[in-house]
Amino acid sequence: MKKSSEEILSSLASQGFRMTRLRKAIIGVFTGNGLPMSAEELMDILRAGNTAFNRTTVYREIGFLKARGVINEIQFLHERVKRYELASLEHHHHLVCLRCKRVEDIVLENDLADQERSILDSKGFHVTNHMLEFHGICRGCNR
Amino acid sequence: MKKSSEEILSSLASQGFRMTRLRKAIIGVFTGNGLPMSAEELMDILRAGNTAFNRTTVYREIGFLKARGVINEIQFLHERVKRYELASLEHHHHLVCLRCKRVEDIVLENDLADQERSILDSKGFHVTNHMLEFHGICRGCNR
DNA sequence: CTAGTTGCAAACATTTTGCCACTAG
DNA sequence: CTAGTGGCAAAATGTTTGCAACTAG
Repeated sequence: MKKSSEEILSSLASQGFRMTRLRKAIIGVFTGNGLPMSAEELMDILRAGNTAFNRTTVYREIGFLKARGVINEIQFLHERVKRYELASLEHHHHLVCLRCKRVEDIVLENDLADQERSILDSKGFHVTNHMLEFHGICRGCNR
Repeated sequence: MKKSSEEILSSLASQGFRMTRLRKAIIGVFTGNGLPMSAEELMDILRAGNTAFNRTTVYREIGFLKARGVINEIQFLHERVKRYELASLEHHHHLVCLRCKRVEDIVLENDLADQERSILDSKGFHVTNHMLEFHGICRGCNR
């Protein structure tokens, strides 16, 4: 399910979108870095790789990739910035360490299947998606 | 566990904080309305009740109540505004209907106990808190 | 009387828009 | 050549701060 930079680019190209320097750079950053990134962090990384682009342009490309389902938007509690990660990653959630602030991914055995069934039973609400964020102390900080 | 307007106010008073018109009005709105409210919605309700206050003041009171643990901040995915709800409500999550946008509360049987245990086992990450949001179609919209 | 509270104006952080120039295919 | 892309300046949105005036207890 996880896609490479090339797969994403050629899929976009086949839809008539261009393979520009910015697009290549941004997709490269996302495919090379699993964790949810903010626009600012993304720009820092681009800058560090000598592929600096205008703020507006970066936001626009993020919007483009979001609209095409290449990346997903995440919003952590108590953070003001939006974050983005590759949509083709396996379905997972995030563990946010309150001490070191680092984020890890977690894949749950059978996710929230039981909970979603009970929600349908008790409320008649048909869940199509969920978002879950755990806060706590990571192994490193616990020592 | 759910506290009344009076309990909250007198608890604040006992800590030396004043019982002002704004404070009474805002706490009244929160205790009378279970669902997560944005600052803007709160101001609308105040205005409708002839207790209009300056935007800054309302934000400041929200900050005050948050700092004292009276209300909690929530941030729904894809919403730009922060929302707030009484902290003394039973631990619950939210069902957000994608069609009518309404929010319902849901209390889960034994919440995410299994998942949190498995996270501790597999990652050594000690979960202290979590936030979970379900998206889907509510009973009303499903007909 | 005085710490706590309020309002105004202005600042702030993040993201979005309008408009026009540019370029990949 | 032309739809798609890029950059600049400015707007929009939601929230916060500085500061001086006001008020509950």
